[in-house]
Amino acid sequence: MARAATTSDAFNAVAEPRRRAILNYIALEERPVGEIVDSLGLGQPSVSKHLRVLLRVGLVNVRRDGRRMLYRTNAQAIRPLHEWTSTFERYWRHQLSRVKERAERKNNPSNDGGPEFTSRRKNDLDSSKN
Amino acid sequence: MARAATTSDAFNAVAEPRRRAILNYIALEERPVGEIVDSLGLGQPSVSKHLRVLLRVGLVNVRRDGRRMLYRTNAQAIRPLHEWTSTFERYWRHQLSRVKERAERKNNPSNDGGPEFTSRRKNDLDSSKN
DNA sequence: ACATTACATTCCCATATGGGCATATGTCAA
DNA sequence: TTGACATATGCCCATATGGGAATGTAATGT
Repeated sequence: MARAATTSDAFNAVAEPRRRAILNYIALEERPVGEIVDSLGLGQPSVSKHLRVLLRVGLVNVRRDGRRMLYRTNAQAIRPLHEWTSTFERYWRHQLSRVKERAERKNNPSNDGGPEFTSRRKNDLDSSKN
Repeated sequence: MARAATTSDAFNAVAEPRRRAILNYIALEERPVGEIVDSLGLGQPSVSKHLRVLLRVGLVNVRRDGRRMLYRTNAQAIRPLHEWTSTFERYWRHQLSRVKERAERKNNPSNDGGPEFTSRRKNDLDSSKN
C-alpha cells in the first residue's frame, strides 16, 4: 500500500504547503477561488483541488455567492492538530530546561549536583505502554 | 510534480499515522527499534524507515547502545506545528462564540440585535493581502 | 573466526498525489 | 437562448511513498 489518502484527515491535508497557505489566507475572511488563485499564484484547477481536499476533511466551509464560491477556513477543524501537538508541550519544556542547565553548568564549572541530561539512562522513567 | 517529499518537513512527517504513533510511543523514554516494532505491531523494516524520516526532520534523536539503537522523540521539533495551529486558536474561539450566540438566540427568540453569523457578507473585514 | 542479534538498506510494486490542459457545470447578463 | 464568468472535473504523466521480502552491516558472545 501507499500513503494513506490525503483526504482522510486534517494531518494529511495540512501536510501540503499550499494548503496551509490557503488556510492562512482565508482564515480571517471568506474569499472567492479567483482571489486565492491570484494571491497565491497557483493554477485555478490546482486551487480548486486543494480546496476540495480541505473541504472533505472539514478544514474549510463554502458558500455560494452568485457564480463565485466563497471559502473560509473552519478553524475548529484545526483543534485536533493543536491538541495533538500540545501533548508534547510538557516534553519540550523538560528538554529545554535540561539544555538550560547544561548551558549554566558550562558557564559555572562548579559541579552543582544537577541531574544528568545528555543520553539519559534507561529506567529513569516508567516505561509501561504509552 | 507530485507531493513535496515527506522528508522535507515536520508537517509531512507527522501526516503518517504510524509516525505519530511512534512519536507518541517514544516521547517519554528512548526505546530500541525492536520494542517499537513489537508494541506497534509494524514490520521492522517499516519502523526503521519511519524512524529514518523522523530523524531527518529532527523529530527524533538516536543513541547507540550496544547493538541497539535507542530512539526518542525530540519534542522541540514539534513546536513549529504547535505554533502554526496556535495561530488559528483565536479564530476557532470566535467561531465557537458565534455558534454559542446562535444557540442562545434559538432558545430565546427575542432579537437581541447581535451580529450576524451565518454566511457573512463581503467587505465586513479588510481584504487586503493577508 | 563464526553464529547470533538488532537494525538499516535495497528492490520491486501498487497506489496516491499534484500540476497543467482541456472541458464540463453552474450562474448571471443581454 | 446565447455568451461570458467563475469553478469544478477529467485526463495524463512524473514522482513520492509505504510495505514486505531479502540482504547488508555493526556489535556481542563464545
